Amino acid sequence: MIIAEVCVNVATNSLQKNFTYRVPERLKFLAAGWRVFVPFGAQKLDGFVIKVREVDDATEFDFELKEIFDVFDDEPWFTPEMMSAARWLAEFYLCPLSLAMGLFMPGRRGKKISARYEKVLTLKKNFDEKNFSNKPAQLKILKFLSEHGELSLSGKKFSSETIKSLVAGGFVEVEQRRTFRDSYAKIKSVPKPFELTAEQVAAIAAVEKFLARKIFQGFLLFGVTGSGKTQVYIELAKKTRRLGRRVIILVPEIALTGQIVANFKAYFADVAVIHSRLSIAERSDTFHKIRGGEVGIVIGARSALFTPLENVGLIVVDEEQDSSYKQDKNPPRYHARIVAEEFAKFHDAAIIFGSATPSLENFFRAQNGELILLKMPRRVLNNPLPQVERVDMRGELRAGNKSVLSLKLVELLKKTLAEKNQAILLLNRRGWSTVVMCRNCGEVAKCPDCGRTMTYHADGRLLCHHCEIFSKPPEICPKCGSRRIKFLGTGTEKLESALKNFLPAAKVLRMDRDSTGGRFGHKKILDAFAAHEFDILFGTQMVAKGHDIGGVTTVGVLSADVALTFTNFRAAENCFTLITQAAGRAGRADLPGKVIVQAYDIEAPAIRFGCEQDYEKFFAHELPQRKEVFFPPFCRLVKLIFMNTDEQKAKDFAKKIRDSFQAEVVKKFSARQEIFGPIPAAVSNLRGVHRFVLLIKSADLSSVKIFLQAHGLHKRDDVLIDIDPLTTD
DNA sequence: GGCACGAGCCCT
DNA sequence: GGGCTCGTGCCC
Repeated sequence: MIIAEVCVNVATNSLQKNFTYRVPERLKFLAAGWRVFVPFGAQKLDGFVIKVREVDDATEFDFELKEIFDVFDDEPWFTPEMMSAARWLAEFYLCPLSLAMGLFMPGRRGKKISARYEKVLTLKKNFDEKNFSNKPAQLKILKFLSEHGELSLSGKKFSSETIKSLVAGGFVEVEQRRTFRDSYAKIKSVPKPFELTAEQVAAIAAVEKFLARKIFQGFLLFGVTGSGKTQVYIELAKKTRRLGRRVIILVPEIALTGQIVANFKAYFADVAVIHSRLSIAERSDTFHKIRGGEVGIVIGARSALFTPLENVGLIVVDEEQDSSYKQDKNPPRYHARIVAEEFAKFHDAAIIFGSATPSLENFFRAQNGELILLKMPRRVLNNPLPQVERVDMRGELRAGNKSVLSLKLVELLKKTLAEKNQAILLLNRRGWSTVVMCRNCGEVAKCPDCGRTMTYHADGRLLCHHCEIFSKPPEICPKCGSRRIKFLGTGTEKLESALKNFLPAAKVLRMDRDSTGGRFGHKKILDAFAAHEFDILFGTQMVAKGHDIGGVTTVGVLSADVALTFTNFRAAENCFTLITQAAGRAGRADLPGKVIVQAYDIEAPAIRFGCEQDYEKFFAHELPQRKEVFFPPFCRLVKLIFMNTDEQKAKDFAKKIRDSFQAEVVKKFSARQEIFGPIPAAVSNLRGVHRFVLLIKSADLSSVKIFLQAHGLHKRDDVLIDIDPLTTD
């Protein structure tokens, strides 16, 4: 009798074990990696076969074996590599295996995808044109086939009779061939002429040595904006492919895939794209194509790590400091930077972290020699870095300018437009007003679900940017009944109206989450701007990320210190990065760039160093501070959130765990470890569930995980575990 | 997660 | 007794 161990796809932490089923005769081909449907209690669920084995009889089980219903796909979904990668993920992030394996699937559980096929004709024997003189349609097909070898019938209007007679005559054969949906198929490009800089050559040579030896090694490619990092990736991808190995290129956001895909398609024919905004069917098709070995280069957002790509020789994590690499909302709350490095180890591959503003963690590791540091401090063609000027907005206020735009910036924009150049403005807040407040009692409009501040939008909605819940702004204060409701703070929508006011002739284009609907929303906006259909592109941080637009000479960073107001140990780093990245958009071609950075506290180090675009100075300033307060890179963080409808119960359980941690870990292990809390979480009440945070800082992550497992916290659905969290509350 | 099952409660 | 809600344990 054949039995299978199945990991059932139930979304709970409490069930971290496999279930055993009998394999019916008709499914005896089953092996590890197949997705299957199984009976589970009164339910029918999907799951994955972990192991198949032969047993003599069923008596070794003290329960009644049930039979697997059916298979999910027509081929095994998981390769052995995917399964061991999932096992590592589940163990590292303390989540059930089913969730880790869920990362490697294109859609929600339980959803079956139908493959799409086309009919392809091939020529089977020679033909005599004379015999087809009165059969023009048949002759047309035969002629095409003798010239091209094969003919796809999809989208062609040949009658079925035509095809039938050709088949009957033995001239052609019809084959069903699987087709692949590919929304990037239209993107094509040709190589642009370039000459590698000495620094690019050196960086390529340094990585190449390790590629050839097929051993794991991490690199930090620290290159200023415009230093040509993408070309380095391309040259190394070429070398990797020549060695017969494959390549993964990660970018932080889906919006950035289009540009890098275009760059790669100039050199490679076997590029595939994976990210979460593709349809499930398209992702499913792409997986099939990858599994068939037809893909050499996978490009995408963080989910592009989880494909059946085999024999990987190079992984690139571009803009590695970007927080989008962290999956924050659902478990497993993984960081693609960490996972990519682990996968590179599995594959004996090289991994390159690329950035103009590296994460403190990775620059620290590069200094320690853990990563090999590759510096590219100059722009290609020796283009100069832009000049940056700071504007003190307190001074503007004193001078009577209440607008978001300083007089200096307005002047610069006017000059830019007069010279027929383009400008980018960054304001990292969506909507019209960022706060709706009662002037009488100070009550602020909060989301009824999560309690976070809601934003007023120009369409009249009061919107929660986290839950997407909306309502109408109150006319009278719900707390004190006053009618003095004020709309405060400036978002991108209000900026739009300010721009139209100050620069009525300018053609302006807004780019934020609200204006970039649809799969190619970003691309449409960037293409229109690149074609100079607009003078000013303005919006949230997405305007600052990695686009290469020639005509931009001017960049304005409005409210540069917004990032500094967050109580986050990374606030200074984020602020510095945002300014440097935004400034880097200016003057990339032979036009010198000008940047204005507006802030209330222009002396804050993050702003000062950001304006100097001097990462190393910022690093030298920030690192000792991190050491002083014992934060990464000097420790790892683990955030625990305790949830209960009963506030006291949530708090009490958190306290109990904190005390156990003190006794069992802090006092027993030599590595420095600290635990804080419980404090109410940033979202202290989510739909009636109270939430308390414990924050662990540890120089020895493994001892923390042993503790969490010993207390069974990973098996509870009322405790959320976040390893390397982005925020501490 | 979700479903069955049993306890507890209300109804007339 | 029937119908409803809610907490609990189990699912190969």
